[in-house]
Amino acid sequence: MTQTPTRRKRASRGSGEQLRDEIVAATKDLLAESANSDAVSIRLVADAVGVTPPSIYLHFADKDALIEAVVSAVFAELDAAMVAAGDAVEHPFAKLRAYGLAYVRFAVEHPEHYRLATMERCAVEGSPSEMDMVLADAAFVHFMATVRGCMDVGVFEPGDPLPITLQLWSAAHGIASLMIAKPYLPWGDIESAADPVLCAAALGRATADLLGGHPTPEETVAWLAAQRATRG
Amino acid sequence: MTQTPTRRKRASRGSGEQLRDEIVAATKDLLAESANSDAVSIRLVADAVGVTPPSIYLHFADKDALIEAVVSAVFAELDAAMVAAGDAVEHPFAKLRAYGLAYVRFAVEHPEHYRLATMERCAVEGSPSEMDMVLADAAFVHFMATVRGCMDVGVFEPGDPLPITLQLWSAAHGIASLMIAKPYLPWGDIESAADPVLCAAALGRATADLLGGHPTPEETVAWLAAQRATRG
DNA sequence: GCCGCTAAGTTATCGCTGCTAACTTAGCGG
DNA sequence: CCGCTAAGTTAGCAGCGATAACTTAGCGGC
Repeated sequence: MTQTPTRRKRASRGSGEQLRDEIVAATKDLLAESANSDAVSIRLVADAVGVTPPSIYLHFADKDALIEAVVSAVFAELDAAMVAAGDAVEHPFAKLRAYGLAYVRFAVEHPEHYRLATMERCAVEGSPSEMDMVLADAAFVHFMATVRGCMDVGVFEPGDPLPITLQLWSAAHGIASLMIAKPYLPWGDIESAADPVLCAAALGRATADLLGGHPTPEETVAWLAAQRATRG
Repeated sequence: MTQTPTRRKRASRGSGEQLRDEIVAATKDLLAESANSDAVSIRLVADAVGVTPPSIYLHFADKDALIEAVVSAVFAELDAAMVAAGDAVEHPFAKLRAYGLAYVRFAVEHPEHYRLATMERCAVEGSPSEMDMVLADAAFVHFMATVRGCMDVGVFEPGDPLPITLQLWSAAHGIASLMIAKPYLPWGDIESAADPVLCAAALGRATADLLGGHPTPEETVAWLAAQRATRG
């Protein structure tokens, strides 16, 4: 046994790119079972692919680049899951909810991938291209388009959809990441935990718009009391 | 130079605990400057304290235990910051907002500590004592008591404050962790980013209660249209 | 037919990490 | 002043990311 029994055959001349894809796929699989990216070593990935560790560096500058490639793949999957859940829904407000639920469900079902994609500090901090990358991401674009649709049908006050998109994303990310980081808390199933948060975030934004956009706590309390009075 | 020039003197017989506190403090300081806990090595901590690496293990079982001690200290600071911001506020709904803003401000001002405390998978997964630890945490208890106060004054529907506390915590954690993880996005300052999210979450919960607790998207849209009609 | 060139991958190694075994030293109680 | 133990030390292991230097496979040109 002078070498790993599952040693892979050398790729034929033109197809070095093939190994690259295998490396990304193997890394993604290993990350799915492991807590953090530091627990997945280059040597482990190399073994899984059937290659020696330095070969990884023929396709990725360093470990961060490899992780980043996996994150890109994960974001693409996330967008696909959201679109699959939302494209059958007509009304933009209901579609917003479907997107949000799909987002949280993807996060909870791929906790390590989601953590990697959203909770790790990005390598290059403050880089403007990073900002463009997030805002141009397919999932984000789809979400913001739906927010604009909600404005068009009068659910939200017309205007720039970006701030509201960020706010609703915060709500979805908040419940998703807490469910992942503290799974032992009494969340219940995904829907019963995430749906109230998502609905409250959207309804709260719409109601705040009704009250002038940014009501003070005093105004809010007074309005709630008035509503209860007219209903009770 | 046979040894580190800043070698610390051996602690006197009874006071081995003193080094423990110094280690925690030094680790916290090092973590404040560094991206993740893996970048802070035992050797680095030992150097900062003026001691050799194995001495750390006389006071902590392993690195995870050391990090956990830091996390406990961070949670205590977070609670202190929240209480300091909220104890002057009378009305529970306004106090809720003050707590939330203090929470987000603490997170953004201590990003690495906050990330460590909330975004890392806990070592022992599924342990029931973990759940008790979070729910018994001082900050959580203060927050939930204020939610109960909001029920008492009629802002929220009376009932178990735990689900609503978790929902509002999700909102606060969502905006805090996104501002930390994606600082290059156009958030603006802490207040202008966090306040709308926090207010919308609370107002959305209260409004959903008005509509029966869990309105469907259709009911919500219809109610919003009716509200706009009576106001417009 | 074979020779050079390069893509594809190897072996060996460096400095670093968490962690441990085995040893040393300081200081209090009897 | 002697034993005992708390409070450290030195030396070293296995594994990590990463790199330098080497080998091998296969295609194009002559």
